Amino acid sequence: MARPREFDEDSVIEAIKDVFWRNGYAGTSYADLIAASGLHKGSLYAAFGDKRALYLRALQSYDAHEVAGAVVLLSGGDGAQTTGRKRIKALLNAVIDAVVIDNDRRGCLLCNASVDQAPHNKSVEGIVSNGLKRLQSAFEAALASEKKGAALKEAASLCNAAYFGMRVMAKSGAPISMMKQARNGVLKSI
Amino acid sequence: MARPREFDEDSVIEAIKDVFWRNGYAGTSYADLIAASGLHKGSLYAAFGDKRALYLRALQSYDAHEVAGAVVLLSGGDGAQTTGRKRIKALLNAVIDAVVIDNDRRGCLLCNASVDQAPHNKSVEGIVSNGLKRLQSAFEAALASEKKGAALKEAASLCNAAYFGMRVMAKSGAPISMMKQARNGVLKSI
DNA sequence: TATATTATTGACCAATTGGTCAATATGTGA
DNA sequence: TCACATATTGACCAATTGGTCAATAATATA
Repeated sequence: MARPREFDEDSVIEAIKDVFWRNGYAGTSYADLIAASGLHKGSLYAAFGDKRALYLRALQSYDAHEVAGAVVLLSGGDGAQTTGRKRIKALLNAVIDAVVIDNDRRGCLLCNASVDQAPHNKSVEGIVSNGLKRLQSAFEAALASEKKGAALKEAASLCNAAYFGMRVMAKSGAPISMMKQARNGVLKSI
Repeated sequence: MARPREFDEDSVIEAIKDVFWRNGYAGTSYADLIAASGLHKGSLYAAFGDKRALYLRALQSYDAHEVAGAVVLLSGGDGAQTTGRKRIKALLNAVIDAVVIDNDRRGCLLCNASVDQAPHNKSVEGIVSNGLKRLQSAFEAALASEKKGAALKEAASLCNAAYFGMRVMAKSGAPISMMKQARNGVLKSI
């Protein structure tokens, strides 16, 4: 017994996530969010709250889709019969392909948020460090058949750091050759 | 035959660099820069120009001091008689120590600028990708006695990516153990 | 069909933004 | 000492910022 929403909540969050992904928190104005969502200011506020709340929603969406997707890819949860090494290779190739094929230099929103907002906001830090830990576990899962104990953890953290570093390279305008070398370096070291 | 400056240009740029380092470009207001520099608005403008120009100056200063320092450390230009491996270890330890000892979560300004401004500003992209290349060369110099050709480039790019990744971890609130594992992973792989 | 309940709209707000500028101060060289 | 060139100061500006709210619209149920 009330007027129904005229928009789909998830698609609005998708559109808003994209803006924060490109421009960061402070680099995005409420006017940008209005333009991207197609909603009016009051509706956006009524539905989601203030800018910070929207940012958190966007980050949670990234966590639930993109990060979770990477975790599935790495840990073999998609049922594909491949080795952990090949799954890591696939993830790093996807990072390179985003730049080469799609000309997508947004990088990784988790990584962007680490740099941008994690030091200033506890909620962001929480989401980001949780995502980092899940990626870490996923790299460990991918490597578990080849390494154990400290060596496993070290290899997984190396992958994790290199993954983040490559995401930064993507945004920095680094040559593709450097990213490919980094990928090859990772694959040779594990 | 004119009134002399009452401030030291370099120390003003240092103070301003610190603000951008912590808060990023869009996260810093001119009021923040005024507070940090101790100058009045008009003086800041007369001496350095607009916000973008100040950001570029800060980034150049970071490049000339911090990046150049890391390059010297890595390539052994300080004359210290150590192996390349130990120099890489020293750099990665410094990244960890900044967090552990100084509680410094500013990360690397080059890395922050990659995420924050490189995709939006050609000058920033130029400085950042140049810095990245110099770090790459310095890692190569550190590893040159152990590896050659493609293997050398791959190991250096891996170090470079892991270095950036650890800088992101530092900002993200990742546990120190993860950063230490990443460092150990790098040192075992080279 | 009447009503309760929620959604939409966009005008409105105070505060802050980056940026300008004219008045004033100050040191240096002639 | 005095004029010139530059530095300092802070008032001022238009535009934008994030955010509020009252008026209006649209539905589901009774």
